[in-house]
Amino acid sequence: MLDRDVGLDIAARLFWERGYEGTSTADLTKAMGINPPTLYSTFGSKEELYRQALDFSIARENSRRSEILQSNLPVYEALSRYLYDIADGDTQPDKPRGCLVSTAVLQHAEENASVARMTAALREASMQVLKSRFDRAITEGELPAETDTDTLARFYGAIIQGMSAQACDGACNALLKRLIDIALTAWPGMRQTSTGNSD
Amino acid sequence: MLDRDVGLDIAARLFWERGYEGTSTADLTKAMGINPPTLYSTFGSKEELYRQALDFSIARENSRRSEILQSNLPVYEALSRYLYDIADGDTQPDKPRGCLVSTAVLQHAEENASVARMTAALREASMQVLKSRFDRAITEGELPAETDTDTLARFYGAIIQGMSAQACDGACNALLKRLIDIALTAWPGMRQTSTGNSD
DNA sequence: ATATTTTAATAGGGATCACTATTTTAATGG
DNA sequence: CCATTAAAATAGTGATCCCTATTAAAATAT
Repeated sequence: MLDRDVGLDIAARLFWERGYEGTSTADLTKAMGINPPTLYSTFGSKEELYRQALDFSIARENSRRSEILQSNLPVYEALSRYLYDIADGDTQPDKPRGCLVSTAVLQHAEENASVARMTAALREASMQVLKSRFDRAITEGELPAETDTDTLARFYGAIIQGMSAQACDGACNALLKRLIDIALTAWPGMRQTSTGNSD
Repeated sequence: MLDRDVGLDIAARLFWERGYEGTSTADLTKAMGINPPTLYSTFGSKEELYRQALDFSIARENSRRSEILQSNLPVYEALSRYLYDIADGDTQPDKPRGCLVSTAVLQHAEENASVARMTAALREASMQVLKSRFDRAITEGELPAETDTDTLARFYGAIIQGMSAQACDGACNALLKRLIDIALTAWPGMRQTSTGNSD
């Protein structure tokens, strides 16, 4: 039998490219070079394998991204680098496009509702991480105390999800970063409010 | 046999809720109250039915949304109302969550690549509509001539896709609109540029 | 070397996939 | 009323779905 982590890496990549519903257990066993019974004795089920593959992939990326976000950099700078890192992840040369989690299992068959709840929870958790960083920025005087950090986190979460969708559709790295640059102009206090019309 | 438009409406709703890969022809025939041969004689194939159902649904929404966007309102106001209308569409009480098109067929099995190309083309087209409206705003003096309207359109496209994803995950209408309000602060000339740090 | 346990491979189970050939029913025409 | 055409239903195509019972091979133990 193959190494467990190698198997999870192969599975994560297949799920990343084809989604949960678009990846069959036959695809998985073939790519791993194992027989079906080995998959089930090692990982339990397709859903359990998906769960483990997501955890495995997230754990690998989380250390770097968490370091970026929780560093001593000003929050605006940390957020910028965090988003840029995600844009890079969405457009790696020899990897599937987009993000494994951001746009996974949105529309789905009812039988896969529990899988959808899992990916939704992962997305919610990553937005809560953003919100926590923004809350810290308030205590450190980098953001006004009245800032709606929850909505602000969901706004950048939407950007992350939109980038993943557009990367799946073929968007290049530079485009995603231009898009981030616009999103960053929505940062509170970045600019002084005016009427909204330029004429 | 049932009315063709009624069938397309039923199909669109199923595809909306479950996605292309998550909806079976058995689901479709059962929901329409027809037999499999009727589905194939009327619509050709599952993929062709999907295509027709998307066209049907889009045509119905497009008249209203196009009217909002192409009205004589200031472009900022038109964009605001356009995005709010989409947020309403993402969170209708007795309809599936999110947008039928915005987050459809992103990750997919290779056998469904042509379906993914179709939905990607629809998303691209809707962003080009936004870009055209922004280009018009330049000619009418509402936006600086040097505005990168393409990226600006893709930025709001990302917001639309992010809203759809979050609506699928359960986000309420008010949250999506707060999110839009933040996205609108990124509108060019909305505020005067400053350093980026509030301290 | 034989017996026992562990591991891997084959083979297949029951269900569902998208899709059709065939039969049955219904409608139309003389 | 019967013949012919058109519509709808049944039934079933081979393929694939996720998952497992069973068999074959390999490793360990006596």
